[in-house]
Amino acid sequence: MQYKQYIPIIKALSDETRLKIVDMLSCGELCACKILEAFNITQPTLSYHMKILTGCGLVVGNRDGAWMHYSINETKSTELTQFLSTLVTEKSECICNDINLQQGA
Amino acid sequence: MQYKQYIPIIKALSDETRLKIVDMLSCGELCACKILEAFNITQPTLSYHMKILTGCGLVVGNRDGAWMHYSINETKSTELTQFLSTLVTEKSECICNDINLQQGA
DNA sequence: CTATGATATAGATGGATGTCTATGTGTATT
DNA sequence: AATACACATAGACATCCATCTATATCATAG
Repeated sequence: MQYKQYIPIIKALSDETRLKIVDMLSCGELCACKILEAFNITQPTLSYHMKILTGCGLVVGNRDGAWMHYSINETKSTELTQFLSTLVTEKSECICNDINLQQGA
Repeated sequence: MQYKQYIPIIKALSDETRLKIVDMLSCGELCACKILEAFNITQPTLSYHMKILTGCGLVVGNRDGAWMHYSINETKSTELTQFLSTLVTEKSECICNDINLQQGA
């Protein structure tokens, strides 16, 4: 199992602005201008955040004329939550089974 | 609902080393020295990472004489995965219901 | 009580991150 | 085609982050 592939998504969600954007998008598709209204940031800053969210695959952008419509990539988001659940859940074998782990000091 | 309280946990998981540590701990309690063996980092660097993981509440440290035993805080980890699932799942109302979101441009 | 081993803290440092202003690109309206 | 609007890119900048070396703290063994 690969950790690295999830790092960019987790990193994307580790910023409060982007976490809020993802929540907003979970209510349905939104254009950039609508998202921008909800924050006290400049338009280029939002563009930067959207690039990170789409770059990791968690969010998809669709151009509609002059507007960009953003929505959540359900496949990716499900993949992430399942990965984290598995990772964090008590289990007998680590995902990183290449590392030798003997209990105790 | 508060976003801010989850940011430190998500940020803690956004680093590859720490993500691996959490996975290792999901197999059971480990002492710092055992965790250290699995990485090519110095002891102070591991100490720094453990401080971040315990600081956000995701990991608990228990001193046993000279050794520190670390384990996952199941309550926190469950809280996180549930938060993320809810956040990311398609829904009619955002968690951030203080923001007015009308569909369309 | 001294020496050794396990972990934490302090300080330094290079690189990443989030923000801004200024400007470019592309679409739609008139 | 000229203007206005939506969004992206470039460059600058302050701050944060992960890492190191050096040193401190604390517990255990002789």
